[in-house]
Amino acid sequence: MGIKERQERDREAVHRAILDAARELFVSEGYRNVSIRKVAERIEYSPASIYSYFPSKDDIFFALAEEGFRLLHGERADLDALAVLPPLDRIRAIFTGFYRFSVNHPEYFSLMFVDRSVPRISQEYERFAFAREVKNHLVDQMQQCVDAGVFPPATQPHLAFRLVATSLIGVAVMRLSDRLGPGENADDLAQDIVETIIAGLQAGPVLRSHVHSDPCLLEESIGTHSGLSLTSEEPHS
Amino acid sequence: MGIKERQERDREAVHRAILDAARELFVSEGYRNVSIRKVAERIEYSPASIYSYFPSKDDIFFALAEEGFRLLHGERADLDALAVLPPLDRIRAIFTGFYRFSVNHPEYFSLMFVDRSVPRISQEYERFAFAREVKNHLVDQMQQCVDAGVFPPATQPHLAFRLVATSLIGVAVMRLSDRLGPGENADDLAQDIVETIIAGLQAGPVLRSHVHSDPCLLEESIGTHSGLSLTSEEPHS
DNA sequence: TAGATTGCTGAACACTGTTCAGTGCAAACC
DNA sequence: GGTTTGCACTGAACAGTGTTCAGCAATCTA
Repeated sequence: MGIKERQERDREAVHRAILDAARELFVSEGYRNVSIRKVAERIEYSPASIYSYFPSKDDIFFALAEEGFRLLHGERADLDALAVLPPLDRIRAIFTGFYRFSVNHPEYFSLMFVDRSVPRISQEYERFAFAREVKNHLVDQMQQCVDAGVFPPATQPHLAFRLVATSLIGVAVMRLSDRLGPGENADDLAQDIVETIIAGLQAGPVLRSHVHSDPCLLEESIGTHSGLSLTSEEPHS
Repeated sequence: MGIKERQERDREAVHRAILDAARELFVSEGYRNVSIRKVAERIEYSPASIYSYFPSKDDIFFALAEEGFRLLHGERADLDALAVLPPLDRIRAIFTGFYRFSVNHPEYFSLMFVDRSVPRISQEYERFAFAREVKNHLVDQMQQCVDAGVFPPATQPHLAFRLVATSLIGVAVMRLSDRLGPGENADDLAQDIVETIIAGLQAGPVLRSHVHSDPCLLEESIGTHSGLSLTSEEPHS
């Protein structure tokens, strides 16, 4: 019964070839400039054949987003070697790694954290196991800072993580969209934001957010988002 | 000699009609879903006629970006009534206004601060008079906080502005791209980030950035950006 | 070997931004 | 008033996009 297996292997090979081609084109030419036709041409298949492997272009990019989280996860793993550092320096190192990821892999970063061109992202986002893993690891580090007395006991580790991560995403967006002025350096800005928020957390201001450590447990909760209806940005009419 | 004037008025009317149609479609259907053909259809002209008013689709959106800054400027003007507040509360109010702008005008916000689909944005950005005006006003407010002793004397007002603004852009991006978990509320997060950074600035950590108050004066400066070459994202080949 | 299955293709559909030859109308000139 | 000029505007086209589908050819099953 090796035939089915070989067929499956063949399909898997093409599946991978599509992803590899899409990734290479995506990184070198930029997300939106990659067309199904270009991917098909690179793997020497017809454009239509792609659609027997992925239901839509979106799904190719979902698969690539998962690769992105795997990559971020891998680069984060290098930082585990820094376990000897004091908790606060670990935080610094990890978030520096997160920011550097946005520098080294701008297209992955854009896809994972910024892009709105894939409408289903909000539904699918929490399904990325690696995304949760990366996040939980960072939240753990925050908790260790609280335990070590670096941050006040009332500090919510998940919120502390969210504050720094969100701000760094802001820096990355400003850098990637080239909105910073000529006198501004994104790398320094990233570091300054981390330092300022760390100092702010240590000062322990009164904060409004009440976030559970694992929001996945709250999947049933409703009404947490503001009621504003955003345009859903369908790929085309 | 009223003929030339009337002709000019007619052209100006069509010019405005294009912008109005583009803006309405843009706000209701989302930036990328607005096509030249849709704009043309709405103003009951042929698609080609648009090109005698704007060199490209990009330029329509540049004009809209300027409108966005005008809008932000206008909403900020309402806050001038809050001049009686203490400096720190003014900062809070103004940045809350900035964040709310991202909520109330997500498409304008996206265009002005996030979108990468208009490649020339980095060149044209500082040409927006309103952008500079809004920024300078906020930097002034920061300076007043320093003068009032709310922030340490060493605080760089432009950097303080940049820290908060960038972080809020991060929140807005997370919200607009629907990346926040079910237990997270963007409005609270925005407020918490402002409070945390204010607390951090008051603690006065050692920061790396050395930013001049008006980076426009440094337009000749080179090498301030990291050398990484980003894909330029041409609209099409 | 006959039939079913399946992977892939060519062609098409409905879009997109943009260009250009040509048309028709209004202004300018005689 | 008649003619010519200028120009706003159009229809059609080009080259590109994501996606669909009938059909072909090769392979597997019986």
